[in-house]
Amino acid sequence: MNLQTQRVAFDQSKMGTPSFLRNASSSSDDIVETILALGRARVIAPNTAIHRAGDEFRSVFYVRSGAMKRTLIQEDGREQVLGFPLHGDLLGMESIDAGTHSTTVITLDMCSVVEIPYDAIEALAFERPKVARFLYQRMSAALRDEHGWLAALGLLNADERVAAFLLDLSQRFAARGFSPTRFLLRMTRAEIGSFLGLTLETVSRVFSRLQKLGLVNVTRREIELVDVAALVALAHATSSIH
Amino acid sequence: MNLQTQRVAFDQSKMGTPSFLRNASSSSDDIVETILALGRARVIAPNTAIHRAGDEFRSVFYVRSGAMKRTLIQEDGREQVLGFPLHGDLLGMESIDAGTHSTTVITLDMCSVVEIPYDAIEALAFERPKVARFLYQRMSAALRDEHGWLAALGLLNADERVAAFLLDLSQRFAARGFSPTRFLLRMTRAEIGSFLGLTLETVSRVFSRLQKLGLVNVTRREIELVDVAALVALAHATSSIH
DNA sequence: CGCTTTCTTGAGGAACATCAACCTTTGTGG
DNA sequence: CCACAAAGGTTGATGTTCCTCAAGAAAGCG
Repeated sequence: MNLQTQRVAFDQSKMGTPSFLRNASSSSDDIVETILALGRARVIAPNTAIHRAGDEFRSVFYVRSGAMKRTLIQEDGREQVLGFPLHGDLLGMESIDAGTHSTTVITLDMCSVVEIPYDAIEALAFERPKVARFLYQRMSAALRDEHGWLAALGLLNADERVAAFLLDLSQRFAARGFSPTRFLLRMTRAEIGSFLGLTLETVSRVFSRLQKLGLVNVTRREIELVDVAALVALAHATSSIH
Repeated sequence: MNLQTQRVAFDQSKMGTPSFLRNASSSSDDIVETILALGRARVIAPNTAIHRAGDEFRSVFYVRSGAMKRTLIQEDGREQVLGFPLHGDLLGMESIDAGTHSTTVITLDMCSVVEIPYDAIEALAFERPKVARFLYQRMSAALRDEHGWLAALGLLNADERVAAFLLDLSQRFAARGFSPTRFLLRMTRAEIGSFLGLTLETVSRVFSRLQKLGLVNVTRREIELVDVAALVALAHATSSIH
């Protein structure tokens, strides 16, 4: 396979209707549409803040398309990446009762985002049980996600963390109708490392190691998962540590 | 100070009305009472599961008193501690849309817990905006908490993590009307280590180190924070790592 | 086309895990 | 009441993983 076809393959054009809209429980796409009617889509350039820690909390944001990083920025400027929201995700829910946003979300590529005034979405939730339930479900799922990553940081070594990271991206792309085995990493090694509690050098070395083992093919941001079963085994490994 | 007075001091008798009830925003104690009316208190022995991963999700649980650990248990039996709920906390919110509980919560001492059918609390939330808002706030705060610990695991070394852990407990005890500087650790070194991504030996060594530095006094489960300012400096330290 | 950013790879060192021994406390049954 | 076992905790010696520092290559960008 030459570079040209790779380029095309990595275009990530949709493979039919995104399953996260098709299969969503209790027709949550209707609810999403209802909620989105409360705001207006905005296109945002790469490397731009959607909201910053300290900003007054007035809205949540629905990601229509694109990829971003959610971060916590310390006083001294160090940044901790907390996750990589993709399209279909809802941003800002961790700050509902805080008055100000507690995290900073930065776009990694060109994004389309709908800003939804929180007052409006709350008022709608008071009227429509389905909207309220939608919010509960989203926040509940977000909590489960965080639990999963806390466990990963506690139980897994470097190789296993990277495997888990790749599989998580793979599943999320699949749920959105993209290829689960070939995709672009929109984030740098440093950002992956921050998220996984590793240094960028370690991430780079793990990628090389996984490639030598025939589990993946990595060329800069382009990645192909070659042996998903082996990656799963790695990520769920009874690690030597602990 | 002899052992006898220590024993008394560590009794953790309340210092007036718990501030988490007094100062709660928008009189959330009313709301708590309303919600608690949906269930009945139950006393649970130490080392007992309140709910287990895989259990059908039917209820959330309000902790009336006691301490517990929230864990994720892997197929191979390894346990990852995700947190230590105390009285006033609400359990099970991460499983609302999952059908089954995703975590296992085990009591660390004698606990009093109110089981609240989720259907009932949801129905009440549909009727009363304040209840719905209470749930949003609790889940939002829980998400922020998890973010904080994710950042701690990513940015802090062993000493700093333990300092952050002690300060977190201190603040939570203070918010509940207990002494912020003298309290009992209801969990083992192994459980602390699991939570912080360290081994029990490392936790033990860090306690010894902090004691030598005059920041704390530790005797088995009894702990006194001697130099809170220094602990804060440690926990917020510009760690050498990363 | 120079400049910056990102990535890769190597060499060496530090932090923490592992393995092991021992101590203390608590609980149990004779 | 004591003997014993089990669980939890401390400390030391050693090992391994991953971090740090460094250099160079490749890609992106004005």
